[in-house]
Amino acid sequence: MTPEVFIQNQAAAAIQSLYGAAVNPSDLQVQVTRKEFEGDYTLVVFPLLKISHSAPENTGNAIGEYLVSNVPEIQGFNCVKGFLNILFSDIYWKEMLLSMVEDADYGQLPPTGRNIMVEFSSPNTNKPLHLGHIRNNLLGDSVSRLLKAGGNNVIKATLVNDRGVHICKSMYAWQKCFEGATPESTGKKGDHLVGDCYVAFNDILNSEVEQMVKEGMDKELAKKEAPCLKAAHEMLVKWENGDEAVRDLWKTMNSWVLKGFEQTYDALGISFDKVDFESQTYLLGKELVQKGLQMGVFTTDPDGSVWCDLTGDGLDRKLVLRGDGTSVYITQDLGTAERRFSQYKLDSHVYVVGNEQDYHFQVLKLILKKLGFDWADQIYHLSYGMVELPEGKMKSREGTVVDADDLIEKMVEEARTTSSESGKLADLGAEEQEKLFHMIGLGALKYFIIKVDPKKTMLFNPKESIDFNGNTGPFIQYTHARICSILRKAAEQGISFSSEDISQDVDPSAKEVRLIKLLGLFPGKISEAVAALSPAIIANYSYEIAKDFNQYYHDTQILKEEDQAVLRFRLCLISLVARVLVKAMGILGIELPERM
RNA sequence: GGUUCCGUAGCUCAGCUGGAUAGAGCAACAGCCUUCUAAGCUGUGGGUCUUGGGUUCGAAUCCCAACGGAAUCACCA
Repeated sequence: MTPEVFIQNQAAAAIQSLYGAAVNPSDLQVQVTRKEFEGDYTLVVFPLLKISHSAPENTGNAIGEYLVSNVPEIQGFNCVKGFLNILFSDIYWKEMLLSMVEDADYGQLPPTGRNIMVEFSSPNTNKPLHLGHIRNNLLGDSVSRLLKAGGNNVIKATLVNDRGVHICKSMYAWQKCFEGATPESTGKKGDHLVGDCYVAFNDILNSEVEQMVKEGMDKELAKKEAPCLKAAHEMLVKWENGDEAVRDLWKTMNSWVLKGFEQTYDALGISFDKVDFESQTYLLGKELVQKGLQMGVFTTDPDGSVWCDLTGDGLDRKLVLRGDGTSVYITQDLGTAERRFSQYKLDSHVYVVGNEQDYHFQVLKLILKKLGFDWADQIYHLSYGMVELPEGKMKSREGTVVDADDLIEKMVEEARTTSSESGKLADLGAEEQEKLFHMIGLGALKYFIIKVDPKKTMLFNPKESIDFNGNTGPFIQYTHARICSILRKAAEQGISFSSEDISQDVDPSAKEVRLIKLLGLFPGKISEAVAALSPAIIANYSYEIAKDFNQYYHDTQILKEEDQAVLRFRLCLISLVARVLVKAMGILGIELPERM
């Protein structure tokens, strides 16, 4: 039972006894007492004035006195205006700490039995990953870990968009300008090579358009009529008809890109349980169209195209099948959703997709609902904002796109420099050092991205590299390394400790009580974060703990304590801090080093 | 124009199921390495929580409106 609930119950009993009124314990407002007041938790008494018919202070004092004399765990109280600050006894805090220390899985919520699929990343195979994808990948990965910590069975899925005009454009440009070039021959990562092709295609397009305009054609028309565009479309048709040469090139180039992506995912520490390829799923959903027609949910236009009328729901008409019988984006999304829910017996499905598709998901859910699928309500679009640069959006045309691989390398390099300056790792082997630099560089990057509320547009300034000081990943990593160092030193001195040391005759100091209180909030933070699908909550909470610990560390000479019982109590406490940090950062996919 | 989202310190962000004097970090300034790690700690300055109404004991938080910014409203994905 959390302290809040404990107080709610006891206070409800007090009110019953004092005023003869029955109140629902969960209606009582209990919060952590603000730092500047004395007390652990605070009961807000304003709402109770109707019951007590007396002044706020009188009501608070009456309840406080009742609690102190009837509840052994409650040691004292004070009432400021309408705020009843309640003080728990040291025994209560020690028992709470003990229960946390003895729970080997502390921070893991009990199983819910729910199957949840999280789809994220879902890249196009015509260019390398950039900063926007990083936000998607990190959010998706940490939401998956978060849901797992929340007790759910999680399936991480991605749908690789390996088919369409975009890849044909890269293929066309490769034939025109890069014929014969391979990742091996150029020494380039496959996704970057194909990305170069895509850029080259746009160059070809621009010069063709320029030429056509010069010859007197309207610019807009030229943009549609350019020969290279037609060639790319021709390739797409050939692809759909199974033309062998086109299919072979397509396979080859996709394999280059996928291999490149694999490296980036590895660097980010991301993996998937299920990888779908659009080339294999793009025909799904057509039976659903038939079903919808039978149900009268869809209607056919004279040209044969099929539509879903959503005007009654305040939206527009939505096309679900073209006049020529081919499907559109939403058709296959309907189909894949249906297949996934039945195949994996999903209770819920989270899609991590940018907020530019808010409308799409609104429509998707609505159509599924109309088709009679109750699970449509269990689809969550985790919509995230764009990552912008100081001068605005990233534009490939202006070369302002922040490449994922470059950024990762830059972060690792930054960690290398900072670390070398401090010289603390000089005794480690080169390989071990590199591992640490990677851990720290990525810790900084991941924390930087994840600590921001997903739905907000966030800003990244490439000129000021991501910080390693303050509210950052490395700060938390550093805190952990410090704790490990203390525990190492203690072990060297032959000091051992166990959970029994908590029940010793040691009273925690005020700072220790604050730490215990903070650690005790962890499970609640996880539930909150699961409900909001926001790992940012865990990130900011972790920072609070790390900061609190650093302050505690600063004015407590932990190992200098003479009294062995006190010393071991402290070690118990800080090892729990380390465990909670590891678990919390594990939810974000950030590793914590033992030294740095 | 319709719909959705955002607006908090010079900058980047927390806080938002209503509660006490709105918090961190960065940047600026002043201190602290004879100590278990200074990637740290302590202090100073910095705010009309975009604006205006409403709800009530009480609003950054909830409701309405205005202003500013973003996204979207394709036989693209």
